[in-house]
Amino acid sequence: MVSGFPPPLLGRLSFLLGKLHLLTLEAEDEGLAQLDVGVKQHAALSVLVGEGPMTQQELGRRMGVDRTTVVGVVDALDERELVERRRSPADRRSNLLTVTASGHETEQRGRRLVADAEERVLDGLDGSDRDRLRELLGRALGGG
Amino acid sequence: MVSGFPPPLLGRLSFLLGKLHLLTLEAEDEGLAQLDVGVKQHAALSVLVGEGPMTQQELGRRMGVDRTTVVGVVDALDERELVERRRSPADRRSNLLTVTASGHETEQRGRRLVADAEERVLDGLDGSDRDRLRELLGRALGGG
DNA sequence: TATTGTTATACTCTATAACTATA
DNA sequence: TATAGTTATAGAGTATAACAATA
Repeated sequence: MVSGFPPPLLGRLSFLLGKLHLLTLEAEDEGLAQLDVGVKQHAALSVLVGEGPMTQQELGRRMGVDRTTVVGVVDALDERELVERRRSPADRRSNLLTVTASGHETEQRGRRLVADAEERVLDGLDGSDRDRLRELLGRALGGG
Repeated sequence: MVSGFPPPLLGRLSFLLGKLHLLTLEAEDEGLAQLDVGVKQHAALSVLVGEGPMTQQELGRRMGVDRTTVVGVVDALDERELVERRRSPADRRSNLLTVTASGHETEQRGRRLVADAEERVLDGLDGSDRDRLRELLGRALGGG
């Protein structure tokens, strides 16, 4: 598939990133569809699995989104019984989000599906170039 | 600048691309602010300068957006007298978009501002790594 | 008073449907 | 009938403001 976009756009970093971002999101969503979770939901699940129980506020901070946005994400995960909202005993204003057994399973399967989807998106690059792209993106973001 | 995002997110391609995309858009918009044009407007201007006069439909096709979206972009450029809508003599349904002298000037200045903004975003990478990142992104889009 | 989760609301971006004037 | 540009509208996504419970 030839991109077909004119040089003035292909030389623009925001355009390259935007297009590839869109393609990647679509591929990941398509892959996760069989688990009935979206990219955002699975990302939240992964953070909770990787970092342990935390409040909605804290989840939002780590994902870089507002706490009002977190409500909808957790609603979706809660409905599917992938996470539970437990009232924190220490501070009863906050919910301690905990991943259920089914949630752990979904997170693990999803991780594989996401990885497969990303490989399809990066079809035009060989293995070492894929690694290099990830490494460069991470370094550009500052964390490495 | 330490990213502060947890590993489960930093390993996700869509997350890396999404965050860097947002940072890049903001930087480009900030740079272009002194010319009073947005990224989308300047991108359209660049396509018109690079490819010559074309209809709004054609501009939309090349930019990968709907013709209804093009209306607003051209409105903004038209108001600032950077492009003109000329009724095509061959087919009077369509507008032949032509860049004004002021439009050419704005495009050229903007190109520099965009380049500077992108360098700031890619501050964490040296020159050859920046080139490599662009090359990999372009190849991922072109081949995949 | 300040904070957590929530809801209502608004804003941005983009697309679909429908209208007009041409073809 | 079909197409280019336009307008009205709707949808996704996210944020700000306000409220109840709790600190």
